[in-house]
Amino acid sequence: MKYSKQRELVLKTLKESHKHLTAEELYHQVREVLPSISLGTVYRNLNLLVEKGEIRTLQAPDSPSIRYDGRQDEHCHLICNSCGKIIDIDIEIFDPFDALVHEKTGFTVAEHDLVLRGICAECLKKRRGT
Amino acid sequence: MKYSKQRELVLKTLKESHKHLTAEELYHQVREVLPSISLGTVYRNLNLLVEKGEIRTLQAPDSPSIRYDGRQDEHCHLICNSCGKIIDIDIEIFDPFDALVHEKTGFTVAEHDLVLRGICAECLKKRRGT
DNA sequence: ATAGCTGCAAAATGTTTGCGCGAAA
DNA sequence: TTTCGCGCAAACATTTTGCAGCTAT
Repeated sequence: MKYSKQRELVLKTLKESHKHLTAEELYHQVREVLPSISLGTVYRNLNLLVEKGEIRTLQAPDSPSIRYDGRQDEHCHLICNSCGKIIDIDIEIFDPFDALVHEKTGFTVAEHDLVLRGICAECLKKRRGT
Repeated sequence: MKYSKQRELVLKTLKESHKHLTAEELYHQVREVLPSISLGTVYRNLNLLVEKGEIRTLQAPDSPSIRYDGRQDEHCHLICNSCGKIIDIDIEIFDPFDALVHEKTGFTVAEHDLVLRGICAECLKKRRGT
């Protein structure tokens, strides 16, 4: 793959944001640095980066667009039903889980995609205060 | 909500299929029974049924369309990376999980959306035979 | 009678792609 | 100089919506 400043910028911006941006959101961010970049280029590079395993995708329920995650390593997402915030969290206890699934179904698990929905600490506090 | 035979048919067809159909796929199935039904009506009713909690949605990775699941109760999905099959599975051990998440982050979990990817028993067998 | 649902077609949304030019190797 | 990525715009795929007529209550 050939170097391009557009791809470098897309990757850098996503990683440094520590958020779960849509292609459109990322497009607006990178345009502040490189105003000539096109939305098509953002999409093309995001797809390339996903294919190369440099970033991940996340399909948040109730969001029509795919969201992109700058973290390479497997992790879970907490989505607050109240404020919509998406929180990253590491889960290390999947092994007994996979063993159980294999025992029950013969299925060999390779990847986990876990999204938990509920109420984040801040929103719960606010709600209690009401 | 008013009764409609279109909605009843959409719900019945999805539940009896025991599959995870897209709106388009479901549209083709219901048209065999009610040829005059429109795709818009299928979408409208699926959205209504999701809102009422009668069915669920499932965003399978690598599928651009939303898939619909006739099961009302919370369950997990296994997706085979080899044949693409989607398998339903019940998981009863989420409680210690939720407790761990709460302890770590203060987040109160209400719903779980777990998709596991890997190789199903049949594909593994075939692969071993090769 | 009337509120709500339908079919139809158009619009809206999100993403991909073909093309000719310019930048990287 | 050749190859690949770019910007642009058009195409595409999926889902939603406005409207006028019909159906269940």
